[in-house]
Amino acid sequence: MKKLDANFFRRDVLVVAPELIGKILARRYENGKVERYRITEIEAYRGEEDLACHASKGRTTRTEVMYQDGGKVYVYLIYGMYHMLNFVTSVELEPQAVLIRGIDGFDGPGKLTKHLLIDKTFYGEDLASSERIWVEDDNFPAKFTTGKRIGIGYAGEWEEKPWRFILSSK
DNA sequence: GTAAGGATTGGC
DNA sequence: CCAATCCTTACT
Repeated sequence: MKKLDANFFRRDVLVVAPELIGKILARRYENGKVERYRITEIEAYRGEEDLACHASKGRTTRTEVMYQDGGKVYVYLIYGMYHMLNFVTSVELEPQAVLIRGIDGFDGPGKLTKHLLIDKTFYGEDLASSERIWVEDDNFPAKFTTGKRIGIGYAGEWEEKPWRFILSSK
C-alpha cells in the first residue's frame, strides 16, 4: 500500500484525474479509527479559462489554494448545505483541481463529505503529511469511462468537455 | 452595504 | 418540481 505524495499531484489535472480513479481515499477520525474507500467518480477543473472552474473568477480568498502547489485539499460549501471535497493538482500559479464525486458506498459529492465528516477545516490540508486524510495506491487495475461534468450549465462550451471519470471495473 | 446564485440532495 | 441554507462574488 503506497501513499501518494505531492509529486503525483504535480501534473496536469487531465493526467491526474483518470489515475485517481480506483485509488483509495483514507480518512482517520478523531478517535483514531481509519476508514478506506475506493474512489469511483471524479471531475477535473482546469485553469482560469475553464468557466466551470472556480478559478475562472480569478485568485480570491476562496480559490487561493488552487493556485498553490499540487497535493492540497480544496473544500468549499455549496448551496449552504454541502461541502465539496477537491484535490489541487499541477504546480503553483496553475489553478487546477479534481472534485471527488463518489467513493465506494457513497455516490455523490455531498453524501461522501457528510459521511467522512469533511468540512472547511480541511481547506489547505496537505495530503502528503496530513494525519486525517490521504490517498493510497493498492495497484487496483482500474478501468473507467468518461462523461460530461455535472451541474455546470452556466459554463457554455466547457460543459461539453468529457472531464468526468467514472470507475467501470470492480 | 446589499443582492444574487451556486461543482447538491432529498422530499413532495 | 422545488426548498433548504449560507458563503462568495458582483454590483449599487
